[in-house]
Amino acid sequence: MVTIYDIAAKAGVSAMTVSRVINNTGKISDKTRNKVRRVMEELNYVPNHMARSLVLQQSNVLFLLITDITNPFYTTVARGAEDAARKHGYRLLFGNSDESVEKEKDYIDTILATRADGVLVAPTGDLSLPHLETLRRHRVPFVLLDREVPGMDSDVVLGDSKEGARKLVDHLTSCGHRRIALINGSPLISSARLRLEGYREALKLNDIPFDQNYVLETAFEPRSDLSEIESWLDRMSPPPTAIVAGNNVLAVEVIRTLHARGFRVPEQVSVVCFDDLGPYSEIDPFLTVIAQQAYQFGYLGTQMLVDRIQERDVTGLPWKKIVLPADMIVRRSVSTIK
Amino acid sequence: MVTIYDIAAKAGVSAMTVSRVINNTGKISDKTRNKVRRVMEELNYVPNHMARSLVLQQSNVLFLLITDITNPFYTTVARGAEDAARKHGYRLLFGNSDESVEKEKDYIDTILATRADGVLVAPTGDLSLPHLETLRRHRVPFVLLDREVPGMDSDVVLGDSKEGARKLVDHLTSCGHRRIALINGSPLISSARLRLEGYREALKLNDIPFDQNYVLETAFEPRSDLSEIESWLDRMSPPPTAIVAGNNVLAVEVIRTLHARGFRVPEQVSVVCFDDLGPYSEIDPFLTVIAQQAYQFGYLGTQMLVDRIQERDVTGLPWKKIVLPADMIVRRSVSTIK
DNA sequence: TAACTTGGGGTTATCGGTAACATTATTTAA
DNA sequence: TTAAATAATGTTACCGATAACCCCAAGTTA
Repeated sequence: MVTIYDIAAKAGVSAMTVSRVINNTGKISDKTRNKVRRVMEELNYVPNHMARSLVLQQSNVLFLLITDITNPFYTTVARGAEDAARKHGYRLLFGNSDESVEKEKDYIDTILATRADGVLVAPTGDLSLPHLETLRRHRVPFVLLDREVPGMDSDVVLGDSKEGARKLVDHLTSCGHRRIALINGSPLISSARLRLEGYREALKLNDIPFDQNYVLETAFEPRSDLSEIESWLDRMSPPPTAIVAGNNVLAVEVIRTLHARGFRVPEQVSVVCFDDLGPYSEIDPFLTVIAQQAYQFGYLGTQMLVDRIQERDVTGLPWKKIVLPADMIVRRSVSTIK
Repeated sequence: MVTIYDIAAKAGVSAMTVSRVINNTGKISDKTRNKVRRVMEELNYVPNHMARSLVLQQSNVLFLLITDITNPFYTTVARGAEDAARKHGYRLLFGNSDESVEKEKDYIDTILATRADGVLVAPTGDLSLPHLETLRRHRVPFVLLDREVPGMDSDVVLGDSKEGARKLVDHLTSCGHRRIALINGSPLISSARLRLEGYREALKLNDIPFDQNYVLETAFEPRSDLSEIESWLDRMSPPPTAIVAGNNVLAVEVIRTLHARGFRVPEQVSVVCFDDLGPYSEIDPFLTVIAQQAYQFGYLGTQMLVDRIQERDVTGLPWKKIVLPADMIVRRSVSTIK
């Protein structure tokens, strides 16, 4: 690879002069500048970011760690983060923890080792605490996305999960539903907890008793084996007339399971969920959802992160918490009963 | 940040000894090794990959550049690449060119500057040639995904676009369709060209004359303005009874447009396309598609790339080309006519 | 005219690691 | 018993870039 020394030699100047030309610092005569530029072109010089970062002690790289790269919610978050990072002159790299605490740990190590200037993390859940503590200990600024982690104060961008759950349940009751089930993510995930809370509160406000059998707490990510969902569906009696899903993945899997057992949605069972299905929901606008502002999660989160990085020394800045509203999109997956 | 020198000082050894412990090289007494390990734990040492890469002249990083991170085809490619990279001990970083030649150029520069060991590129199209030449000139091994670029020989993983298009058209004709339109990506993209070719060949085999008005060549990526598609639909007379879409994004946009104008799919117009819609297609298995093996694109491509990297010096290895089969999934988006 | 700026550079040290080559005990083989 | 081998560690140079400091000539100023 061509280095500034090669350029310097060929242009008959010192490496420092080449560095000055590249970074537009110091005083350089036009003649020298042009000569150096010409040689750089000629030799196809490409700067070495690693060498640069090593001495500057900063990489101009932000890292976005998401939990499911095949989930349109997170890819849209990524688009937002990417745009914001670009706007502020940072490069953005992605990682995908696949909802696995172990892969998350690997990525945290990688992030530290590559000396990213900051990190956007959608944590896998409460068990991410040690990973976040590691980041904090190494003074790497980070912003949490979508999920909080008890025991760790930080900047965070959340959706209004509780309110969203309430809206979904209210919508269902307003359509006459009383037997409303909930399939949710792990209780180790803050947003899942809030969705359960919102669900319970809304039931209470509608004078519907809470029934633990109507709640399944499982994993947010795609699974190959649907038997857990099947046996849950069998267990509920009388069967629910409507199901609230804690995210889009669960909604899809519930609907698949229902279809496999011959139930029709929404004629026999209504289904609603958090998070839209991406552009493809428009092919046949079917699912009634709480459409979280995924792009804004990424965009605003990155903005907060950049602020935090650039004011690094200003200690004692209070942590910021952005809660994005939960907007419901009513489509066809809910039937009116009675 | 803690460095090996800090460790060395505290453990009372030289930096080199610490380096040996970290890399498990050379001979070290158990006593020293344990002492060093303990100090490393105590100080929360994290190696600096940049410093390491700088001296080793390799980064153990692969880069995957895709053109649309919100397209489930590419995110599934990413999952495959990720798994393969991890298996071979490489870290994988992603970039998203958004089908923009300019962003692609930026990413190529970033990739060179970060000294990735190899690159997987889904090129934006034929105009990517100079970018690929840049990579080649700098001797960065790369593998093309999904699209070839005329003028650049390299390893490549493709889908069988021509055969896929033929299958789609044959399926339509077997359902009685004769007026079959095609909405396709830019002719500057090799896979789009092959899909057009396959479409024309299949028409000919079925004794259907080719009509240029039935073909719209536009962009593969999502758009905000549907007017181009609208005016194309209006232009065709008599209107087609079926439309082949060059990818999933176009299929969705065509269907949206049709819906907006009051056409029903498939009752009035049948639609088929390349690439599945991700897990969400299963919510309501609707679109008949050529489901390309996206995961394999990523997995096999990464494998080829790693081979190429590790046999770097073995010159003259012929370029490899993998063509993955095009399997059709018949669902409900095609009606039988006459 | 001596003293001071200023423009346009060059030198040296450093970032955090590792390869290659010492170095010093301790064994082992002859 | 002594040279040769081996184990365990240290020294030095270098990867590619930049900050901090130094240098010198030409132009200004008092």
